[in-house]
Amino acid sequence: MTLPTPQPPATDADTRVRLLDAGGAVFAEHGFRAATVRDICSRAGVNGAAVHYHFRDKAGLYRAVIEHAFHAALDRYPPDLGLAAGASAEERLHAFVRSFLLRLLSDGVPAWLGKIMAREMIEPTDALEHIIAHSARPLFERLTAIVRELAGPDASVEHVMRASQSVVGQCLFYRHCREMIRRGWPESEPTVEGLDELARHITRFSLAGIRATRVGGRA
Amino acid sequence: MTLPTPQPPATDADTRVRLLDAGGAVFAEHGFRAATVRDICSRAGVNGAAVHYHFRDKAGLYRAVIEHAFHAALDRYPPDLGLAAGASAEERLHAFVRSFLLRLLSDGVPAWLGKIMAREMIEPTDALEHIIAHSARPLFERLTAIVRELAGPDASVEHVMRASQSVVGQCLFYRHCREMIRRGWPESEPTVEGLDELARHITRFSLAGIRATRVGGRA
DNA sequence: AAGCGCTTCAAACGATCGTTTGATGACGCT
DNA sequence: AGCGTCATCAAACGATCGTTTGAAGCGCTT
Repeated sequence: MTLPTPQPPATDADTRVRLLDAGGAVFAEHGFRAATVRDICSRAGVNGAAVHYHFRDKAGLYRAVIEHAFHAALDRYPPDLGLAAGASAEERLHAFVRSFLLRLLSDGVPAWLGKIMAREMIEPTDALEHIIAHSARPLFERLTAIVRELAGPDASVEHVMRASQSVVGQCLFYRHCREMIRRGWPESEPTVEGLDELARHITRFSLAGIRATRVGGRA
Repeated sequence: MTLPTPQPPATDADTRVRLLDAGGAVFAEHGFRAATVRDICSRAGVNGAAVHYHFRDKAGLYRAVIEHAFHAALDRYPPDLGLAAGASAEERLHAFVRSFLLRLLSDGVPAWLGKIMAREMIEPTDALEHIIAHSARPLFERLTAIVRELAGPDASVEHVMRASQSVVGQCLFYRHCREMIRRGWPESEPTVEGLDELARHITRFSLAGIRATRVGGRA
């Protein structure tokens, strides 16, 4: 599967967390099905039977990895994104977009969740229900509240819904199509330094779109 | 893998096209790796060795399926979407969005391409290079030409690029997140009847966003 | 009818994967 | 010291998959 990993030094770190770390990397890279227990255990430097012992089976490890990555992402980029108390709706939209992009595109542990969620959306497992209830739905409702305030009291729930989905779609594009952008349009792949510029674009683009739906607009 | 398909009647249809049809459905449903040759051949009602005989191996069948679906999609929704000759940029944007959504969300043969491309973007195979060169790049350049006209001569290439990506992202959202929408927000899953309304929303939203970037706007 | 490609077939091979087994220490308690 | 529990280990089991094999069926030309 993966190249012969030089067997990380068998430190005295707990086998459980070693499996969670290695599992997150391998599941994010290959997906649930293509990932092999042997590869994960090899990277973790533990015996193949450890998965059965600690997590019952491969699916149990997968669920635990998602829980692990989920909490790690929330610890790193908490829902209250260091936003001022009385921030305007525009500022809150920008903070939402920026933190969303950070969770989606940054390296490290949270990137596991972004990759795994992208896979879950195309090839769902039982874990998707949990992801929706504990991650996607609260986040999306936070966004719809902002959009509703920007769209004004006359906006229908359908318009608020579609506008919010437009915001999410613009952000997810850079995660879901990352490999295609890298191959076909490498000059426009967002870097860590260019992430703020990208967040500003999406915020500005979306603000205009949201306000256009407020009065009905043409087209 | 899949339920015991009642072995389609062994008509005298060519084994090749039977394999292409069954392969398209199975690859789109399970992905390249998870799809099994036995499943495909069972659905096609042909012998397991037919894949080796007609397409050399599983990867050869996969490439042929993509070619097949690609041509089928272009036949059904050709690049010139029945648009009037002197159509305005706004009308051309609407036609682009609508035909894009049709290719992404409609049932039938073209749906294979949408699902397979969604998988390719997350877990690329060698076929992705071909998809980019023959499908994604020409389509995207058609879009950037429209956006450039709408954004005006003062818009930078970066603005045109990002705005075009915003349009594509809004459309792809409903393909990539279809399973999540179906589970978490079933009331907003676009139907065939609601597709025109969705296309109008994305067009109106994007027109405002494109024009907002024309003068710089605030963030 | 005989011979010859082209295509299809059942059956098996070799490899890989998830999982299980039974033994082996490591450590704490009586 | 003796015992039991927890954790780990190498090795193998059973299942599945992609691929291969060699023969048989079919249509066509001569």
